[in-house]
Amino acid sequence: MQQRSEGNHALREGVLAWYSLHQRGLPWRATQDPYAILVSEVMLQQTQVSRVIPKYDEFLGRFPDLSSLAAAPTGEVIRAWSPLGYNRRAVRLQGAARQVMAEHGGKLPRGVEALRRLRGVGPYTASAVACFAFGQQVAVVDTNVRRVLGRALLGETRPPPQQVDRLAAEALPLGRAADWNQALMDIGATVCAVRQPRCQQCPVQPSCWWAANGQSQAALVVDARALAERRAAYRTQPPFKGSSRYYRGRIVERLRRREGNRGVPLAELGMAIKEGFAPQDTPWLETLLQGLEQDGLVRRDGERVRLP
DNA sequence: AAGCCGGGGGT
DNA sequence: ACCCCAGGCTT
Repeated sequence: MQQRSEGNHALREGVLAWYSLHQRGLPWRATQDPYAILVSEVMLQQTQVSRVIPKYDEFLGRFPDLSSLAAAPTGEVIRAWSPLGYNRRAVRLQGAARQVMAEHGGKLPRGVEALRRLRGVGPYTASAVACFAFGQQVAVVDTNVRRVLGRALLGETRPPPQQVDRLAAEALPLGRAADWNQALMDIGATVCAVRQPRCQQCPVQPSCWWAANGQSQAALVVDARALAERRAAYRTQPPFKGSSRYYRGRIVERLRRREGNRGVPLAELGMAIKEGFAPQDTPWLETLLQGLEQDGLVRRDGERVRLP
C-alpha cells in the first residue's frame, strides 16, 4: 500500500468540493464505455479539449466499437481523424484496437500494465483509461496535473516528473481517484494556468506553497528565462510553412480526398502539395513518403500513392 | 536526453 | 505576425 500523508487531507477535500461545483461537462465523462474513453484519451494527447469535442461524437459514430475500428481500412480511420493532427495517433489507435481483438478477446484490459502494452498507449493514457473506465485507484498525471501539484507541493511550475509521480500517488484519495484526477486536470486547465493563474478562485490555494510565497520570486525568474529561451528558439526556427512537417500534412490531406481508392500518381501528388513542384523535387518527396510509409500513413503502389 | 510528429487558436 | 500547446515513440 502506498504511503499516505495526513497533510493532504484539506487539499483533497477542497479539491473534491470544488470539482462537484465547477467540473467541466465533457462528452467522455458521460460514458462508461472503456473504448469511448480510450478514444477520447488518445485524441487528447497533444490536443486541446476544445478541438476534440466537435470530433469526438463523429468519430464514435463512424467507429462505434473496437471491432468496427479494428476491421476498418486504415485509410478510413485516417480520414475520420482529420483535422486533429498527429495522424500517427489514428494509426496507433487502430493498432491498439486490433491488439485488443487479437490478444484480449475484444475487451480492453483493466490494468495499467496491460493497457500500457497497447500501441500508442503510454503512461498517461494507460492510467487514464484504468482510472476513468475501470475505476482503478491510480494517479493520472498529465502536464496540467504536474503543474498544479508541482506548484502546490513543491513551489515549482515545472517540477521533476518522477518527483510529481510520487507525490501524486501519495495525494490520491482512495475511493475518489476518478473525481480527484479529473478535478486536478480541470484546475490546471481553467484556474492554475501557466501564466495568469487565478489563485483567488483556486481550491488548492489554502495549501499551495507557490501561492503562499507570492508565486515565488525565484519561480518567476525561472519562468521568465524559460520564456526568453523559447522565444529565441522560435525565432531561429524556419517557418512552419515549408517545413517537412508541413508537407507531410499536405500529403496526407491530399490523399484523404479520395479518388475512389485509386490513389494519386507521384508527380501529380507533388504538384498538388507544392506550388512550382519540379522534377528535381522528386527525391525530396520520396523521402517524405518513406517516412509516412514507415508510420503507416501512406501506401506505395507502383507509381501511385494512397492511404493504406 | 533529444528530436520528431499537426493542427487550431489566443493575444 | 508571433507564440502557445504537451504524450508517445524512436534514436
